[in-house]
Amino acid sequence: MTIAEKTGNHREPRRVTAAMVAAHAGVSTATVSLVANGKSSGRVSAKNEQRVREAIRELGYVVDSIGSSLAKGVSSLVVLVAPDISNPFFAKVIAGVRSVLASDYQLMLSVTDAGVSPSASETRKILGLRPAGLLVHAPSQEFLEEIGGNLPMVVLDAPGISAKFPAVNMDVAQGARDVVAHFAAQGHTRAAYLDAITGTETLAVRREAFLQAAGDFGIEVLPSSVASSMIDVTAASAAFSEHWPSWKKAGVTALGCATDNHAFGVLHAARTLQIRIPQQLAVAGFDDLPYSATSNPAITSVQLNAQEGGRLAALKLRSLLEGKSPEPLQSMLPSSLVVRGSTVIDGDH
Amino acid sequence: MTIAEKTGNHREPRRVTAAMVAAHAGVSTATVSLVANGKSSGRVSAKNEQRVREAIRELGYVVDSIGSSLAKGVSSLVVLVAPDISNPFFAKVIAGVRSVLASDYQLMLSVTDAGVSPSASETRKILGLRPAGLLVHAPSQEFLEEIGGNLPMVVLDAPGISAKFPAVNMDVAQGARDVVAHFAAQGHTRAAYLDAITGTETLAVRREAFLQAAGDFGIEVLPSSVASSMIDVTAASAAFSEHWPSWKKAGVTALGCATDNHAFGVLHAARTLQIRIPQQLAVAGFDDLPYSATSNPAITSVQLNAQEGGRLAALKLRSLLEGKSPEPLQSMLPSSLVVRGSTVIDGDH
DNA sequence: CTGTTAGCGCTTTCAG
DNA sequence: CTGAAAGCGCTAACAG
Repeated sequence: MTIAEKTGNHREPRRVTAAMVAAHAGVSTATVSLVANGKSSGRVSAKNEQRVREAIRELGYVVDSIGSSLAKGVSSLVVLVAPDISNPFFAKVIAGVRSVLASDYQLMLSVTDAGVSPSASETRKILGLRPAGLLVHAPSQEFLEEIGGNLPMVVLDAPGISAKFPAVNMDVAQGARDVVAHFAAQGHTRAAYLDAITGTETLAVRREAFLQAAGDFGIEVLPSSVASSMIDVTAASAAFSEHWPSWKKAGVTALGCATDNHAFGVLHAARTLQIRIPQQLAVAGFDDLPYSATSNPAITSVQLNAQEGGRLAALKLRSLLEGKSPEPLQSMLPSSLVVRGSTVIDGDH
Repeated sequence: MTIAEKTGNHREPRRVTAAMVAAHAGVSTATVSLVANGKSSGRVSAKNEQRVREAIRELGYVVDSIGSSLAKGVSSLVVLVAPDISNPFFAKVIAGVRSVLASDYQLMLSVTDAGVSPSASETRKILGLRPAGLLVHAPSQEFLEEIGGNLPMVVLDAPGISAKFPAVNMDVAQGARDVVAHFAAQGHTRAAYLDAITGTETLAVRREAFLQAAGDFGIEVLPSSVASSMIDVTAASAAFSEHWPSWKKAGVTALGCATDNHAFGVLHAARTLQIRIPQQLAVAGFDDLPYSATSNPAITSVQLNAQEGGRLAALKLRSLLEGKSPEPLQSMLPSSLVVRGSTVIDGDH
C-alpha cells in the first residue's frame, strides 16, 4: 500500500490498548502495565512476562502517553524552551541534550518567535503538557517567574540566575573582556556596541561586561554608541547602517556585537557603505558560528561550547528527575576568543 | 518571592481542576467544560456563563491538556518534524508555520540528529502524544511509511511524494537546472557535485536534476565526481578536501553543492588548499542562507522561500484539521538563482 | 505473584 | 438550559 492510497482517510485506526494486550496474553492490565514499563522484575512471573511481551509485539502495542501521563500525573516529556532556534549555535546545544536524554525521555522543542521567551499563555500551555522537566535556554526573567520553582528545570545560559538554581552558564563576561582587551591591544580608543533586543540575561551580561571592560581598558563607549536590533542579519544590518554615520563622527573604530548574527549584518552593511573591515572598523561577535570562519572577512568571535553546555544541562536535569540533586548545581563553561580577519588584518582566516 | 526561594521544592502545586471551578461557580463540571471550550453559545445561560468565567479567572483555571486529550482522543498539539534544525533556513519555515497555527494549536518541534528523520520508535513516541496533526519537513520515505495516512499531515519539501498527498514543495529541480545553465554560460565543461548523506527526497531531486541538466548542457560529471557528506560545514570541508585532488585531475572547474552549508565547508577547505574561488573552482549551493551573502566569497545559491513554504503548509494542515480538503492540495514554490562571487568574479557581493 | 479497583481531569451523551 | 454519569487508557494501591 502506497502512501497515496492511504491519503485522505484519516479514520481512527483502532488503537491497541493495554486491555487488548491483556486479553491476548490472558493476564490483567496491571500485569501488562508492569511489563510495558519495565517494572516487572520480581513482580511478574517469567512465564507471564514472556506472554505479555509476545502479545505486545504481535499487536504492536505502544503505551499511550496520554493515558499514562494522566494516571501518573506527569509525562515523560522534556521540553526544551529556546528563544532563538534560528541561531545555528543552538543546534549544538540540542545535540548535547539529546546525547544524554534521548533514550529515556521524549525531547520536544517549544518554539517561539525569534529572540523571545514564551509568553505567559504559551508557558501555561507548555505546563499543561505536564512535562517531566524543562530545559530552558537563555530565558527572560519573566519567564522564570512564570514557571516558578514547581517543576524540575535546568537553565542554560542565564548568568543572572540565583546560585541555588541548577544551571549551566557560559563565561560570556570573560569573553566580553577578552574582546575589549583585544581591541585595546590593537590600539582602539573608541568603540561601539551593537546589542540584541531581547530580555535575555546572557545578552545583558555581554553588554555590561563589555562596557565595564571598556572603562577598565580606557576605551570610550559613548551612550549613543550603543545600539540594538533583533537577532537577525537583516535587522542588524539596518541598525548598523542607521547608526554608523554618528559613530563614525564620534571616532568609533571598533564594534562589539552581541552575537555573530549581528556581526554578519554589520559585514553586510559595511559592503554597501564601503566601510573597510577591519582597517576602518574592527568587528567582533559572540557564538563563533560555523559560518563565522568563512565569511568575508572571517569574524573574530567569542567561542562558546554549546554542545557541552547542552550535555551538562541535560545531565543535571536527569539527576533532578531521578530525585537527586545535581552535582555541582551550577557549571560555568569557559569561553575563548577566536581572533580572525574582522579585527586584525593578518587574522586567522 | 524570588526564584531562588522556590528552588528545590518541586511540590506539586495543587492543580486547579474543572471540579473546583464548578464548585466555585455553583454549576456542574459539564458547564465549566462548555464555557472553557467556547462551546457555550446557546447551551449555557448568560448568568451561568458569567459565573463560570469569573470563577475561572479567580482560580486561574487552565484546561488540562492531558485530561482533555484523553477524553477527546486527540490533543491540540501540532508536531513539526524536522530533520535539520541546524539549518538556519529552517527557522524561517517555523516562522511561517507559527504565523498561521500559533493561536489555536500548540506547536512543538520534534528534533532528531542532524539530517535524519525520526526513527521508528521515535515516530511512535510522537504518535503517542496524539497530535492533532503533523507537519513534516523533508521526510525520508521510511518515515512516511511509518506514519501511514492515519493522521492529518502535510509534508514540506518532499518532491518525491504522491500528488494525492497534501504537500508544499520548492522547485529545487528548476534551481538545479539554473545552476547548471549558469555554469554552462560561464564556459564550464566539467563539474562535480557535493551531495548530502541523508534519505531526504529534496536532496535526491537536487542531485538528479543537476546531473540531468549537466547532460543537457554538455557538462560532464563523472561518477567519481559525485561525493557526499553530512550537512555540516566541517564534514563538508573534509569531504571536499579528500576529493579535490582527483577532481582537479579530472579537470573539474565547477561544483554544485546540495546545501549552502556544504558550500561553506568547501569555501573553508579551499582556503587551506589555496584554491581560488571562483577562478579555479566555481561553487554554488542551495538555500541561500542569510550568511551566504556575506561569506568570502559570497555564495551563489538557489533561493527558496522558506517562510512562505511554512505558511502554506500550515494553512493546508489547518484545512485538514477543520475537516476540509486543502485547496490546492499541493503547492510548488518557485526558486531563483542568486548569482554571487563564488561563481563569477564580478558577482553580486 | 496477580487481578480488582479506584481514580487521573476532562468531554460528551442523555435524561431531566 | 443543566447536571449526572459514563468513559478515554493507564497506573498504583490493595487485597488475594
